Amino acid sequence: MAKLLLLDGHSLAYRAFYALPTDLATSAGTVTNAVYGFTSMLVKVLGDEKPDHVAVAFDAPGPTFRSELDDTYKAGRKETPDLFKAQLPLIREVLATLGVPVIEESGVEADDVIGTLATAAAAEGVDVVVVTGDRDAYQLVADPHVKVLYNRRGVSDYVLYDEAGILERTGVTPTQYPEYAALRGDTSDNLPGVPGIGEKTAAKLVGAYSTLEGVYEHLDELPPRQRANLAEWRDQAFHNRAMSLLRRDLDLGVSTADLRIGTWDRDAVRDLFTRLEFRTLYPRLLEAVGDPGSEESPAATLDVEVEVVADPEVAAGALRALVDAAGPVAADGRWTGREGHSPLDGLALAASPERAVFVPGDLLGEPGVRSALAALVGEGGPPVVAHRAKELMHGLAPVDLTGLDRDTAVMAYLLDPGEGRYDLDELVLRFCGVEVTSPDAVEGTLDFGGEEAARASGRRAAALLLLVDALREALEARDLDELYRRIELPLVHVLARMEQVGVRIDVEFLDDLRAQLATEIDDLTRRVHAHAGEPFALNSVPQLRRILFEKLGLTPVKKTKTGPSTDADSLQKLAGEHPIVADLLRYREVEKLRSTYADALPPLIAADGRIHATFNQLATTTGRISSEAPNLQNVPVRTADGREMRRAFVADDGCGLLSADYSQIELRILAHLADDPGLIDAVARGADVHAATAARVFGVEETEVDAHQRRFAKVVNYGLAYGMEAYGLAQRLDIPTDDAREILDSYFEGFPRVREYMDRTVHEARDRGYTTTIFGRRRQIAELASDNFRIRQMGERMAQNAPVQGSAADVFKLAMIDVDRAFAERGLTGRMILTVHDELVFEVPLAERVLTEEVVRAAMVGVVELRVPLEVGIGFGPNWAEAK
DNA sequence: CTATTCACG
DNA sequence: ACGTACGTGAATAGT
Repeated sequence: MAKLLLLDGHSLAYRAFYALPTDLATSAGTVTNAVYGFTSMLVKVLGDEKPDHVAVAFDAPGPTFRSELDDTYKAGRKETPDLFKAQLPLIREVLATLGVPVIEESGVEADDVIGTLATAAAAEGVDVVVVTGDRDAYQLVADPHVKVLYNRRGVSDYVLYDEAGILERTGVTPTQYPEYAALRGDTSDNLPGVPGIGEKTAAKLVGAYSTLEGVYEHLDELPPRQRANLAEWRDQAFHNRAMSLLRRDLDLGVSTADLRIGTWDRDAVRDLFTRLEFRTLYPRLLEAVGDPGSEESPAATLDVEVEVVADPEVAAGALRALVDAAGPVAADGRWTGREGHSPLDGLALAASPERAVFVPGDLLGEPGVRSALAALVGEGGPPVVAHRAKELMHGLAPVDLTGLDRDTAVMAYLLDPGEGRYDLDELVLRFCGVEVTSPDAVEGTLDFGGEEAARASGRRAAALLLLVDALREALEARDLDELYRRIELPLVHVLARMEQVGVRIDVEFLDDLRAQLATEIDDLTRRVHAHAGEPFALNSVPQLRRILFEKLGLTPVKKTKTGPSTDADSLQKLAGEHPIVADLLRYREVEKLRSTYADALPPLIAADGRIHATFNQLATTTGRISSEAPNLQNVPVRTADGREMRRAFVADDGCGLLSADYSQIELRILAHLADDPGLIDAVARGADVHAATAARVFGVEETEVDAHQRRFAKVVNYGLAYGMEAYGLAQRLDIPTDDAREILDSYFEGFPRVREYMDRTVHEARDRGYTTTIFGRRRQIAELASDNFRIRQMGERMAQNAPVQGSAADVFKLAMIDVDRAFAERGLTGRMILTVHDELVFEVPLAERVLTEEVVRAAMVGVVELRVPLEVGIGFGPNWAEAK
C-alpha cells in the first residue's frame, strides 16, 4: 500500500524556531535553528513512517481567502521575526536538494494544500500521514486513510492521531472538529471562542447536536448563561467555523504520483549539511531513508570488540601490551555511583577504534594490575585520551594520570563554551556521525554480570579515539589548540588535586555560629510577625507581598513578572515607611547565612574533616572556573557578619592559610586590551587606581581627589567592563541619570581608547559571531543577531564583557598552573585549596610562609607580560577571614 | 520546573 | 513603557 507524507512546512519550522536556541548557528553566524529543527523533524518522520511519496506545503505570501474574510485574522500574532524569515530559503534549499516537492498556492494556506492533496490521495486508496503543528488538520482524519502526526511542541513531541485518537483527545469526531473549534475559538489565530465555553463544553454541545446549526436550533434546552452567550456570539461562531474549515478542492496541478520519492544526490546533500554545519543529520538521514544507491556508506554504528578481563594476570598483560601502542590510548571510567565521587567500578582502554579491553573494578586494586596501569597512564606511557579526565583522576587515584594528553570534554568546551553539555555520546554523534550506544543495549534489560556496562564502556573508549581527532582538527582550525595545551590541559591536574585536598572546616565554630544565627532568626521572625499583626511564612514572596503591599499598604518600588518586588534594593527604599522593613532586611541577611552556609556546609564535610568541592572547568561561557557542592566562590565577605563564616575555613595543624589576589585584574586587562595611554598610566602608577582614574576624569591632581569623586570613579571602573550605561551607574551611585551620563561622558573623554575599544569589540563580535580573549578563547554570542532590541543590547554587553572577564580568566588559570609548578620546583609543600576568580588560597606550613609568599607573588605577577603590571595582594592567617 | 532572591568576583 | 552591568551556584516556595 502506498503511503504519502504531507508536511506543513511553515508551522513545523516555526515550532522549531521557538523550540531551539538561536545560537544554533554556523560558525559564520548564520542562524540555523529552524532549518536544523525542521530538517531533523523531516528526517525523523521519513525514518519512522517510511513513506514512498512526500510533499511539503508552505503558506504562500500575500492575502488568503481567510484574510479576505477577516482582516484581523492572525492579527494577535507577533510579527514574524526576521531571524525566522531568513531561514526559509535555506529550508527550501534543503528540500530541493533532497528532491522533496514543495507546494504552495496563492490565496490559500499550507493547510488547504494539505487538505486537497490528502483528500485526493485517500480517494485513490493511498495512506496519508499529515505532519503539522496546526490542529485544524484534525478534520482530515475523517477519512480512514488519513492520520495526523501532530507536533505538540518543540521538535520531538509528536502524537499520531487516527479517528479514535481525535475523539479521545477532543471529545468530538474529526468531521465535528470545525464545529467544536468554532465554539472554543483559537486565540493564536485571533478567533475568539464563545465566552464560558471551553473545550469540555464545546465537545459536549457538538456531541449532542452535531453541528453549529444543531446547537443553535436547540438553544432553549441549554442553561441560561450558555444560551445568552451563544446567542450573542452567534456570528463569531459561524465565522470561526468558516475560518477553520480546510479547502480540499484546490486545483494544484499535481497528482499523487508526482510526489513519489526519487533519488537524491548524496554529495550535494552532504555538502549542504556540511555548509550548514549539521554534523549529525547526514548519518541520521542515511539511517532513515537508506543510501540512494552508492558504493561506500559511512559507518553509522561502531563495531567494537570488547574483551572483559577476569584475571589479574591477563589484565596486567593486556595493560602492558597497550603501553607499546603506536598511538594514543583512550580510557573510559565506569562508575555505578556518582562519577568522580567513588572508586571506579571498571576501566575500559582502547588503542584502536575496533578493540577495547575492560578491567573490572575489583581487579584494579591488584598490585600487578595497578603497577601496569600506572606505567600505562603515567609518565613515559603513551598519550592518554579521556572524557572528563578530572573525574577519571579521582577514580584512578592513587595512580596518577600524568600521561593525559587530551580531555575531549575540555576540547569541546573550548569550541563552544556556551553549549553547556558535553556528553560523550552526543559529541561522537555530532563530530563523527557515529552512534556510540550499543545497538543491542536494550533499555530496561537487567545487566547481571555487568557485561553490558563493560561493553558500553569499551565502546566509549573506542569512540574517544575517533572523537579526539575530529576535535583536534576543529581546535586547530580555530587556533584554540595552544590555549588547550598551555592552559586548559595542565589545569585539569591542578583542579583535580585541589578537589582531592579539600579545605578543613572548624566544625565547632560552625556549630556555634549556627546556634547564634538560629536564635537571631527566631527573634526576628517574632518581630516581623508582630509588625505584620499575624504569623506568615517569611520566606514566601507571595505571602510577604500580601503583608507589605496589601495589609500594610507600602508603596511598590519595582515589579517582577508576578507582582511587586521584595528584593533588598526595593525594601531599602521602603525602610522609612514601616519598621517591619528593617527587621525583614536583617532577617533575609541572617536567613541567607544560615540556610546557604551554616546549615549547608556541615553535611558536606567528609570523613577527613574537610570539604571537597567540585571545581567545574566547563561551566562558564567566559572561561572562568565555577565551584559547586558547595559553591566556595560565594562565601560572604562584604559584611562583617557574613565574613564571620570565613572563620570556619581553617588551616590544618601547623599550617596557615595564605590568600593571594590580583588587584583590579579586569581593569588592568581592559587597559591592556584598549591600549589606552591614560588608563594604562592611571593603573600603572600604582598607589590608588581609583583615585588616579578620578583625577583624570575630574581634571584634578590625584591628591586633590575627594571621596565622592573617588567613589564615582571606582564604580565606573568596575562597571566599564560590563558595558554599564548611565542608568545603571545612576542606580549604583544613587544619583540622577543625567548626572551619571555626564560622569560617564567625561570618563570616556579621559579614556577615549576605551570607548573605541568597546565599539570595536562589539563590531567584531557581530561580524564574526564570537569574541576572543588574549589567549584566543572564543565565546559565541548569537544574541547580537537577534531582531529583538533588548536581546541584541544584552548581546552587546556580553560582547563587551567576555574578552575582559575571559582574558582575566586566562591569566588567572595560567597563574594557577605556574604557581603549582613553582611549588614543585622549589620543593614547597603548601597546597592550593581554593580558587575564587582572582584569588587563590593555599594551605601552607608555618615554616614555609615567607618563601611561599615570595614564590606565589612572583609566579602570579610574572605570568604574562601586559601593557600594565599585574599586582598581587597577599594575606596570611589561621582561617580564611584572617588571611585577607 | 520556574521564579525570586542573594551570596561572590 | 520597558529595561537598564557581566558571570556564576544555591535555597526556597509554589505550580
